[in-house]
Amino acid sequence: MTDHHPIAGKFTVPILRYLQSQDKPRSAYEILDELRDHGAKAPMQIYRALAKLEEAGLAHKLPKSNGWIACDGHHHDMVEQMLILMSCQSCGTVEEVQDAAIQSAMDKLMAHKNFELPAQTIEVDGLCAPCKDQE
Amino acid sequence: MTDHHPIAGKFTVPILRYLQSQDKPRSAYEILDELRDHGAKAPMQIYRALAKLEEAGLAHKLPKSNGWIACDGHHHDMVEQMLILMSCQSCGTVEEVQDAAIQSAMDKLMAHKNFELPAQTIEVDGLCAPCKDQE
DNA sequence: ATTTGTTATGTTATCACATATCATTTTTTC
DNA sequence: GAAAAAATGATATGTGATAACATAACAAAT
Repeated sequence: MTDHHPIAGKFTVPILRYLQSQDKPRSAYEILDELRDHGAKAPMQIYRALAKLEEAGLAHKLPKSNGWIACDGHHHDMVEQMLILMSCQSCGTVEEVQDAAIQSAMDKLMAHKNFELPAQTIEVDGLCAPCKDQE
Repeated sequence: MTDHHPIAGKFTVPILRYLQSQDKPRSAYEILDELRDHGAKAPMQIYRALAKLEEAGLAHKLPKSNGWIACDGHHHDMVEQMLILMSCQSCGTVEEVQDAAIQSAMDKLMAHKNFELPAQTIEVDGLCAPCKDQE
């Protein structure tokens, strides 16, 4: 029986589906608990699958807070650029953004410092618009 | 006996001195080992002291990599601004920078998104000038 | 068909980072 | 100097991540 899943690995697709169903980042151990009925038993199985998803650009790890989200799909054409994850400290939602002005300023600074900077994912923590407005 | 140390706490000054003597970030547990002869025995003692140092602007935690550095002292007058920690993946050194153009672009983006962003410390990982040049 | 190489997966154990909790001591305040 | 508050000491535990090794699955070569 042929299998036409877009990405290899026993747990990758279930994990991606789970992350897509969530409105907040989930930790590897939360994912593990969720995937018990798919046969997952150990953290390594989850971390390996997450690494594949990240490499494929289908999921992002929040660099500070150890959570994982499904990629929202708006940035696949700009993978070389810095990705900013705006994380709301109140409701937990994360918005992905890229910004030409920030990118340009960052490029200039790194050139000036002679610092070689590969594509980064950075996380900033604040208050999203709805949470900010209801205060 | 009066004590005129600039910051309270039994371990704060020894930790600060230790961090200042290092050319790379150190973890809380490395600091703990270093401070055994000052009487430190448990992680909490170190974490409490580090929190005080960070609040006083004398040390920074690298948000991704769990390390701590002494503040280089060039930024005390710009505490409201985003602090960028340029971490070298090869030699481990960390440079602190702030940049008006990046700040301005970030402020604009956050205003546009109606996202309230307190002062951030962000870490970027790449290759510092010496390491880049010797390759 | 059997061997060999390679990749993916399973599993245990352990390391590393961080904090909750409570006891004890010190300091402050009245 | 006694009561209240804050800081510190100490134990235990929660949480995140990976090393190390074993096994399975599969393809290529003999």
